[in-house]
Amino acid sequence: MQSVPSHRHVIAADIRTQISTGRIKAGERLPSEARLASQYTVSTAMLRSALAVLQGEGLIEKIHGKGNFVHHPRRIVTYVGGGRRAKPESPAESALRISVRTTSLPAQGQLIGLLRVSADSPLTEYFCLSHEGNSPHSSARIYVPRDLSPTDAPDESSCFNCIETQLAELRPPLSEVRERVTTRRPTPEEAATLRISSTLAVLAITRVAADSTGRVVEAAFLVLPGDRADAVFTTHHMIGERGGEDDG
Amino acid sequence: MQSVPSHRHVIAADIRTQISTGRIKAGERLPSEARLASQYTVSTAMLRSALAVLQGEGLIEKIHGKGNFVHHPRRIVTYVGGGRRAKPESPAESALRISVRTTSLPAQGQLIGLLRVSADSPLTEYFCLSHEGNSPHSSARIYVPRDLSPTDAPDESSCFNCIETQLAELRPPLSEVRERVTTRRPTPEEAATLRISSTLAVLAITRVAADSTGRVVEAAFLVLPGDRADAVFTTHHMIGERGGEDDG
DNA sequence: GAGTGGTCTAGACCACGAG
DNA sequence: TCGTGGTCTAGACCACTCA
Repeated sequence: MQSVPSHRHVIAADIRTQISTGRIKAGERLPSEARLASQYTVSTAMLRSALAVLQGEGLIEKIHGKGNFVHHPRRIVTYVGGGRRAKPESPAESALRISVRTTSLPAQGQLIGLLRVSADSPLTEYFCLSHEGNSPHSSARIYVPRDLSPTDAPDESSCFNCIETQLAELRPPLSEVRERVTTRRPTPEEAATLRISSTLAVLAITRVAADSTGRVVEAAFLVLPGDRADAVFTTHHMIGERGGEDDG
Repeated sequence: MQSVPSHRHVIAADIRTQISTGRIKAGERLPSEARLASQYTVSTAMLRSALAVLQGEGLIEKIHGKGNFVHHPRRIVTYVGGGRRAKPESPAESALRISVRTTSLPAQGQLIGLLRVSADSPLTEYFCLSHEGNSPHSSARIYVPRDLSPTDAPDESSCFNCIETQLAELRPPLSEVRERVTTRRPTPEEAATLRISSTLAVLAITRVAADSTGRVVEAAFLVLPGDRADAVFTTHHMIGERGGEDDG
């Protein structure tokens, strides 16, 4: 158990404090690594490993050739499970800009099992990418059997956790939404798409929704960066729903 | 991105292949770092950073003074949300040995808000640690108002996701179970307790359960290592429940 | 004490970004 | 071209495990 508190964690803690106390502000560039290394009288390698700790926490962003930057205070966006819409009251939610790319493809691999369709049956893929300001926030790949997919482009404002909402308007209500949550490192593509460090873990949610006939109407793969997203699942509706949540 | 495929990832991929193809078997020790470094003709520092990649994936376990060991094929244990019991049919579940430590403490910090009790009101903490064979698997800290906590020791076999199950026997059924899922790095204590790398992300679940009167009867903090656990949340019971899940 | 991993140094050289 | 971060080396020294 870490009987040696290792220099890098001391340095990381110091920089972390400087960030949280506002001595280094959001968006600002840190001194160069060489400079910081001499300040702390360590080698650049050690200083870099200290920064790697902060990077894994999503506190800083490293940009090759430019410098290390303090991330803007990550607004925690909460994904609401169970096929329910996040309340629009959430200001963070409304600040998300979502782009959708629609493609067609035949069912392959795990999609066959998840959607319970036969191989090569036609599917529609919606690749949703949400942005918070300039920077990408999270991504989702949603697969729907072709005959169920709306002919017109999906409503962008309600793409993220709500393809099933759209479908609900057309079909009988969903009887089951099953969501499997895992955590892992992002793939190189995901890290590039979401512009996150490959050392920052993501929440990966696999969602399968079925209607009352048991037919699977949607399979979705969501990727949420661990530093700026969480997920909430609630069973049994509450009688008097509350607003503020104080889980600090 | 990643125009330079960096040597360490090549080495990591090579060792990963050797593990997955069985050339190095589970539980076995890898050659020493110095030996591997000379095999790949890299410095020990680079070789160590390659191993760090595998460590972050939960593939290997580093033991100071002994060596690097291939993890036993991690049995994925699924946490079932919504206050529902995991089906006992699951072989992995039955292989879990759970120890419980009970302590009393006054309500403090976020517990006050989560449990909706006044400060310093008496609580009972159940610290549950599940083991799979010799090694710890996951941990849970469960807090229950003193007047609701069973006087006798909790049923060890049903500790993990089911303090509420015990309570359900005594009280009206739960009206709401709310679970917030996040991912983060383990704290040093958690890393030590669960014997995982501090670079391996964990799933952290905060669970709050209320009974039909709206009273919060339980707050729980679960920590599941990301390489050997996932969580499933299902809404609306299915008519014909299925057993096998093929999501590979 | 021999062998292991853990920390750390003081560099070299390469790749990227901006002027 | 210059300053930045990214990769990597060839060591030294320390801490842990086990015989």
